[in-house]
Amino acid sequence: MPELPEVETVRQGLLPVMQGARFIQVDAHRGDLRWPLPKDFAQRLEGQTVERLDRRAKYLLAYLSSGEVLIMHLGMSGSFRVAQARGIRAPGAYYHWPSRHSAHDHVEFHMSSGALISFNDPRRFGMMKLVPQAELCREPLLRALGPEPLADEFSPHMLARSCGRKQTSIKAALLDQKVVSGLGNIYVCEALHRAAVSPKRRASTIAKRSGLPNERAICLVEAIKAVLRAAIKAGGSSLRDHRRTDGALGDFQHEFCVYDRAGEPCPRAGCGGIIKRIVQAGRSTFFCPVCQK
DNA sequence: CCGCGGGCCTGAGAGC
DNA sequence: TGCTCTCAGGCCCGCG
Repeated sequence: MPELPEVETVRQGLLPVMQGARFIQVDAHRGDLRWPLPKDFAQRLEGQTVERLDRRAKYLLAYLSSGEVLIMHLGMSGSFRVAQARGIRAPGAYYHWPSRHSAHDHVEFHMSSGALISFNDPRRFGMMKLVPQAELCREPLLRALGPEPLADEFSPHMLARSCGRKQTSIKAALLDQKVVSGLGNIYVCEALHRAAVSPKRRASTIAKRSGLPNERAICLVEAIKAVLRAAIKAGGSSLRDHRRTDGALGDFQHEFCVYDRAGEPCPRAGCGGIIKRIVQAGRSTFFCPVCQK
């Protein structure tokens, strides 16, 4: 489920209760996530303060006072929920928290901020991992990630360079986290529509023979940034699983132009096309065959 | 190295 | 009502 805007929405929801707060108690009800949690997972967190909560692509990174970093990923169906204690709670009062966690609340953080943070993930494609901060740059999960799409370094020049020799479709290339990180199926479809670029086009055709970006690369970079910014502003897209940390739905699904809209008219003014669904590299692509060239 | 397809899981929805 | 089938927002791995 969660792509960059959903993960960023979650980060913003966790920030006030997690950053600067200490793990008082950690309950790992189920350790068999994408990869098994280490046996001493709770012990390594308890007593540590979260000095910073960052996001890299679709990963959340909690920098701990112990010098370790807690890496978290939501997989396809993961979500975080924050419950806040009412009023000031005495030290130790967390023991009396009405803990009625549901079947898929696999990990719970009791924070010194008074918040109970629950990680819920029915499909268990999500993950949590602890690594020493000094080894973060060598972490295999993060090392190969391409640029952050909202950073200035993600430019038409850079996109053209990474797509220049790719034989695959531009759709598949943009889903490749080494090309640009944080995009998933929804936002790739939406960005391609916004840029009026066909998902079937060969990735290399957004670069000139010289390797420099052409007009399509310029439009694509602009479209990717614009779609992501709008989606973050809307709190992400809720199809089935994504929730903000207060349980509210995101709103961006109402602004989809093509995703999950097969058979509907293209919303581009004067286009008149009908949104089509095709399968590329085993995944659904939604696009307008009339205006996306 | 590259690109594709399978696999990991559960749940929702469609069709019978 | 209930069964079976398909599909889902991600990512790793092995194959050709």
